[in-house]
Amino acid sequence: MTAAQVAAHAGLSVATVSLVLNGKTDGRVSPANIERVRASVAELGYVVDQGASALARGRSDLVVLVAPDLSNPFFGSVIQGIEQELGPRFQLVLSVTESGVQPSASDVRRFAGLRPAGYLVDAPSDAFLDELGDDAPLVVLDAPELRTDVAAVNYDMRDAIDALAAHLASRGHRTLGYLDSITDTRTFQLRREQLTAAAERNGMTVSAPDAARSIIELGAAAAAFGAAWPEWRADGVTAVVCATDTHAYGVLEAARASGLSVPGDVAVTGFDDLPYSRVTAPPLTTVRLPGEPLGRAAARRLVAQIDGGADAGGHAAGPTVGPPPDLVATLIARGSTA
Amino acid sequence: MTAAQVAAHAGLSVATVSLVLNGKTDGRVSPANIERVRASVAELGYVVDQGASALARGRSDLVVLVAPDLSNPFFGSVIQGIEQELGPRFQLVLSVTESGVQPSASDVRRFAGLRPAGYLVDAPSDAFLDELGDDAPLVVLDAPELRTDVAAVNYDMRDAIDALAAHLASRGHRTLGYLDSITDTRTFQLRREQLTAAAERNGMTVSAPDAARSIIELGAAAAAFGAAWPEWRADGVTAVVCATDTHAYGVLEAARASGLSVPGDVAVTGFDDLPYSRVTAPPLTTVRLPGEPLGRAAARRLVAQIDGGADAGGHAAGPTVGPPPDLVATLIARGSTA
DNA sequence: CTGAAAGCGCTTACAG
DNA sequence: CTGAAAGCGCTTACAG
Repeated sequence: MTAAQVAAHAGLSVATVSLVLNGKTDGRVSPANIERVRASVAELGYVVDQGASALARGRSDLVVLVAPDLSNPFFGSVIQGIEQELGPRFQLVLSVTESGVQPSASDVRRFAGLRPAGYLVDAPSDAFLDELGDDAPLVVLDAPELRTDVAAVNYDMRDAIDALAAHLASRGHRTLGYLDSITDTRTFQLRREQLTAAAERNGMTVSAPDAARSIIELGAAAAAFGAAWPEWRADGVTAVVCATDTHAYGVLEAARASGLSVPGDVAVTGFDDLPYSRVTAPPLTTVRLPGEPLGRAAARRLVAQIDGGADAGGHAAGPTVGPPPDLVATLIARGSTA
Repeated sequence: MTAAQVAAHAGLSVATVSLVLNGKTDGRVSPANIERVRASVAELGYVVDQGASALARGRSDLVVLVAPDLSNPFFGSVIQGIEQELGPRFQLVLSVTESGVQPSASDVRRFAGLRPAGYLVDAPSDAFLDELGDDAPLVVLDAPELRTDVAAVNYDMRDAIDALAAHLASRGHRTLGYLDSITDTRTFQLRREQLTAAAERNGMTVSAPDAARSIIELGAAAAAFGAAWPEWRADGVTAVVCATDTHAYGVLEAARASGLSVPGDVAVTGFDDLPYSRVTAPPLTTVRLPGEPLGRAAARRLVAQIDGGADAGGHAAGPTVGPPPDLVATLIARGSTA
């Protein structure tokens, strides 16, 4: 089934069929013919060949999502938000890499061949963005303080982290451990830095901040905590702040395995507020990072960039268009710090 | 950057460039020219335009994954398995729908326009497969007892469900509740049917089997349990078997909210064995359904079908190629039924 | 072994 | 408002 067949069926030209299907009918196609094309399309069940369309236009309707770590269930809700906003016009192509590994240059190349309408990239490194180049519109997610020439949608975690530190201080904690992600991206650096600063403001210290890190996986986090705990305990650590909820789950598991009570022997907190954090033993105190709004905001910004050209996005954006406000993170206090 | 530019750079024709890039050089391109093309491709950073390639071949390298419920974190590992097996040759396109909703005919249409290399469809209905038609190679995941003309990768849950029933009977349970998924697909019907049958063999009954169901979401499951519990309790239910771990988490939350102790007042079990089930309060007894192997097996089978033509897959498969053995589910007993 | 050329199915100036 | 035609960048018989 091709546009030529539709045209023949409707008694019109392929040009007219194409104009109707692309909504470029204003002053170019008569109402009667618009209707005729629509009827033929419906009757024949015609669908535009995306490859041919992309070839002719120089752009496809594919949006590439580069996520370093789909195993982090946080992405489930981000993706839902993206799909909601993208709607039927664009198709999401997934680039998943190993846990926490940044995609390589050759990964990037493959996607360029798709002539994507745009890229959505979670927590990229500067190097990765350099490789991606100016190929297509781009919005980055959760990449705070990245180069200013790229549109970004971020979280404002400062108040929530302050609240977390105050919360822990009020519970009598004086020395904290920090279980970091192994991914070396700015969002994780910021979480640690802001926590460290907030801890100091609240009369607490963070013990050996670089000691413990793991990929975003429960078992790996449990092992990392197990390795760090002897030193932390010697240092007087009574609370462990984790870079993600998944890390915190690992700590919960390791703590139980070694007979530590939470929060009695050690308090535990995370970042994300995955749904599971309501049912862990004990329920997890965490900084909520709403995933779906992040996905929606990023997708909305990308579509604006695709439709509006350069000045709708971050690329050489004039002063007329400011960045969207960051999404506000909030502290959710539960039993793991009770 | 086009094949023509590569050809010019290498002093050869675009035909030769294409043959080299598609590995069709046997007896068609001299070793020296193969090398020359490779060098030019590398030097110029050339990537084949996928749209043009798909147009010329009539097929793209896109594999469409239709998953009714990406919010189920079970899919994270399935997707990882798929990506592992698909490798760099194919790109995964995501079709996500609302929780538990089957994709519509118009969703299907859109994908046909991509001229996909194949489809991977999780737990489809017969109606959906009819709409999909014979468009491209197809493998379905977790769709037991579906029409036999389609290649499927399934779980063998029978022994695990028997073990689950025996486990519950040995703990003294006599009446079970069943919290079902709202998705009306065969895999969920089977879970309930097999559990019901196994319960009877072990001297137990399942109370009001159709009473309780929800989408695969913690809060919805908690509400469904809350609604069903009064009747179940009156019926003497002491254990609730859930269609997924996520449903079980909802029961755990609802139970805590209403002051029920688990497993003291009510035992709870799930299906999936998500990593979180190790850290819930209490840890969850569940039937483990390994997601990554499911994704890998399905992708492997799809690639075989794409490469081998009709007789490598389920389409009109001769007796020479049997279906792969089902992936075996196993019972994981934990504290929620202790 | 090599290259000229047809053809894949669109989109978009362009002429009318 | 309408249609003929060029052109997008590949792949693949085909002739040599």
